[in-house]
Formats: sequence, C-alpha cells, structure tokens
Amino acid sequence: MGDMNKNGPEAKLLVVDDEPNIRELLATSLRFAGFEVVSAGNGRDALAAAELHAPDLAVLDVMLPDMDGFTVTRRLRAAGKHFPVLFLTAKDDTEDKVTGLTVGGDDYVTKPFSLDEVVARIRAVLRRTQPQVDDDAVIRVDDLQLDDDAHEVRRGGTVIELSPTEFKLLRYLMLNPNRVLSKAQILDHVWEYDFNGDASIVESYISYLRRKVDIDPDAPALIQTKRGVGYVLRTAEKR
Amino acid sequence: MGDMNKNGPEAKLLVVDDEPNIRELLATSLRFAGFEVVSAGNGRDALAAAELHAPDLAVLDVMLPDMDGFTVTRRLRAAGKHFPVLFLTAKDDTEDKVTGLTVGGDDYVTKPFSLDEVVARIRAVLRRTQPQVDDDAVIRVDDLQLDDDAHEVRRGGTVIELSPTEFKLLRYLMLNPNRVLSKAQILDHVWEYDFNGDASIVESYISYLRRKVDIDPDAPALIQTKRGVGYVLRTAEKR
DNA sequence: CCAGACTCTGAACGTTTTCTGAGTGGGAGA
DNA sequence: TCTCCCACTCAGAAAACGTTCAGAGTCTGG
Repeated sequence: MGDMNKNGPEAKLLVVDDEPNIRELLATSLRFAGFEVVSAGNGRDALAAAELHAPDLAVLDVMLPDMDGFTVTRRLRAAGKHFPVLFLTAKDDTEDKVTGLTVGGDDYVTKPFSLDEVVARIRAVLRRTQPQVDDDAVIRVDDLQLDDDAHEVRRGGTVIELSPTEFKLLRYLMLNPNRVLSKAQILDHVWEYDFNGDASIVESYISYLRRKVDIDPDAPALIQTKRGVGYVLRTAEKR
Repeated sequence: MGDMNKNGPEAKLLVVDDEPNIRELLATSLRFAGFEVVSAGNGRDALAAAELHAPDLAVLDVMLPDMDGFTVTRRLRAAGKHFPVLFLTAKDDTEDKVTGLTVGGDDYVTKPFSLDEVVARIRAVLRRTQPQVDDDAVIRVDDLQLDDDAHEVRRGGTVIELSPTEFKLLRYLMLNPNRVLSKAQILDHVWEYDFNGDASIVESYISYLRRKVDIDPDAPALIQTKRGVGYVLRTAEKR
C-alpha cells in the first residue's frame, strides 16, 4: 500500500533475485506500488527478460548463481540496454565494489532492506533518469513537508532532525494521511524484512517521533493513537 | 448481513481453512454478505481451486495440514496469481511470524475473529486493490458517519471517540438501519466467535454507545430499543 | 580507537477497555 | 392497578494496551 494505483502502470520493472521468497516479496510489493513487474531467478533469464520486455529499470541482486550482477549489467549495456539498475547487495560486500555502482544514475540498497526504502529508491532513480514525470519528491501534510531527495523534514519552515528509522516511519505515515496503520503494517513497510522482534518497537519510535514532530502542546497532534487499532497521521482539514 | 445483495455477487472469494467448523462459518457468512464463495481444506486443494475458479481474493489460514499459508501464497504468485490474500493467524502464534503479511494489499486477522471484522477487512482489501468501485469506505446514516479507513466516527461534524467494541457495534447497526437486530444477532456479528458470555453484554455496550452518540435529549434518539426483540438504528426519514 | 548516535529490548507505570454482577426503573400484560 | 420481566446503569475487577525510560549492544565518523 502506501500509494494509490494510477490509471496505467507507473513503469515496467525487472526484478532479479535467486531467492524465491525475496523475489516474490519484491514483486508483490512493487506491483502494489503501481509498477508493472516481470521477474527472473538468474542472470541468463534476466538477460532474456530484458530483451523480451524492455523494462524501464531493473532491480538486480549482485549475487546470482550463474553470474554476478555486474556481469549481467555489462552484458546488458553491451546489448544496447541502457535502463538504470538498482543493485541489491549484502551488507558485508566490500565497499569499493559498491562505489562504482552509483555512476550513470544507478543506485544500490543493502540486504536486508525495508520495502518502502526500495520503492523510494526506485522512484528516485526514475526521477533522475526520466525527468519528464514531474513529481517533485516532496511529500506534504499540513505544515509538515518531507523532501526525499534532500532527506530533510520541516515543520512550518524549521528543520527537524530525524534518525534514519524515524525518517522512514514518518515518511510512511505521510504517504497515508488519515488512514489508520496497524503496527504490523508499519513493521512490514518500514523495518527490514528480516526483523523478527516485537511490534512494540513501533511504539517506541512513535514516541521518539512525537517528541520531535508534535512538540507544541496547544496545536492539535498530527500523530494520533487509535487504541487497539494503530496510528494515524491526522490532517487539520479533514473533509 | 450488512448490505443487501446487489444484482450479481460482489466478488468471488476462496476460503481455505482445515477446521470444517470455521470454514463453514466463514463460507456461510460471506455468502450471506453477498460474495460468491468456494472453499478448500488444505493447501493442495487451495492451489487447484485458485486455478479453476480464479477468485478475486483468498481468505487463507496460515496453519494448514500440508503446507503453511506462506508457501501457498508463494506458489500462487509463482503461478501468476496475484489476487490479494487475507491471512488468518492464531493470536498465540508468536506474532513475529506476521512479517510480510500486510504488503501488496494483503492483510491479516487473528483467530478468534468476529465475522463482521472479517467482512470489513475483505472489503477494505478489495477497495485498495480494485479501486474501480468507488465506494469510499464511509457509512452514513443521517448525520452520523463512520469512516473505516480513518477508523473515525462523526455526528454532524464533531468526532466521537469510541472503543474498539463500541466502534464495531455501531458499525453493525449502521450497516442495518431501520432493521431490528436481536442481541443474539449482534453477539454473533460483533463479538469473537468463541465468546461465551451472556448476551447482556450487548445491553451494556448499547448503553455506552448511547452515552456518546445520542447525547442531545431534544433530538430523536438514533438507537432505539424494541423491547423483547432487540435494537434498531432509526433514521429520521423513515416511517 | 574513542565518543556519540542509533537501534532494540525489557520493565514500570498509568490508562483504557472489557466483562460481570447487582440494583433500579419502567413497560406491558393480567 | 399490580406484578413480572426486561432493559438500563453503575461500580468494580481483571486484563489489555500504550507510553516512556533506562540500558545493552552496535554502528559510525572523527
């Protein structure tokens, strides 16, 4: 969830990962985010799928059974395919391998990732490489605004400093104003997919966020608790 | 329950649960709610039924004799079936297993559930994934309005704070305006199916609701008692 | 290598909610 | 009118829930 589906698909993506769980998780999630998705489980199939479907972007695991992601990319380029690539890398992959990735509009995220982060990165790359679509990477809710490119949050002019997790949490809330989000939903979207702790961590981070976002005790609180259900970001003007 | 049947069935559902009691309870209840229902008792049959009937949504117990719900889902996706899933999980299934259940428009409810909750969740998921039908998740009766997404109730503009059970009770009443509902009916729809207390609890909650909803002593009461029969939500324009 | 920031867990605390039992009130039939 | 029964309300116990804090462990930048 997060964003509503537009009329047509936003863009066509090629998802390549050899672990079926991750592949399906990504495919399902990205489809729901409004993308058209085709997927492959190895480098060979990925090349064939790229030829067949002409995607706008590929989400590509660097660790594949037959050839690594860099080889796949090189062959794609050699075949005249110049769509951008979002690499999936393991966290312990030496950094120098990763540094060369962000040239040419490509980007990467480390496994395990959070689903909303992948969607955000994909949109960011597409925004850079296909600047015709004029969504400006700024989400606004009342006097709150979150700039994805600058990674900056403001409440009525003044900047609010947030930790990475706080930022992602607020981002998810702002993408779904006036809709109650359960702790499970928040966990699934904001936290990394392999997190297997308690959903109560969401309570902690809501608490941290409120301390930074809802400071003024007189103003109506933006972040509200729906006891037994979840949390909502409530706009002032509602219907 | 709830709504009157339209001309055709609202959507086609696949119900999968190995306990025959629960399966039949769900199937009967959902049929009455206007859905077309097919059911299966294990993962294998579920996959076959999905192939044969092409449902719009599946209600899927995560604990099945042959394979768990996640495996079923993954195989469905691999087979190109991308309809949303509403998972049924046991509450004591240490909830960390919940990871990934709410992505892609999917959702879950914990056993034991209340029947109206399941119907509400199904409608919510269908609304999110099939946005062509533009019912906007708001139920209106006179100047009362109940917003399912925001989980918020208003009486003529002002917000009314309700506890979860109060909310579900009012919701059930609003789905059946001008129809007398017996305490047994209310209990069956609003409370969890394993509740084995007295029906007099309905009286208590009606009392709580009135205190919040029918405050104005001059205005005609919305919630009315039919002595010996049950309760009605009575609209102003009606008889 | 150190200091600070960040993430996550567990526990304490206060609050809300759920449910039950008992007393009170009022409607309807005899 | 009287009586019986149903419904209403209140009060209280137990459980569930959410908030916050302190602390342990980890990561990161200087």
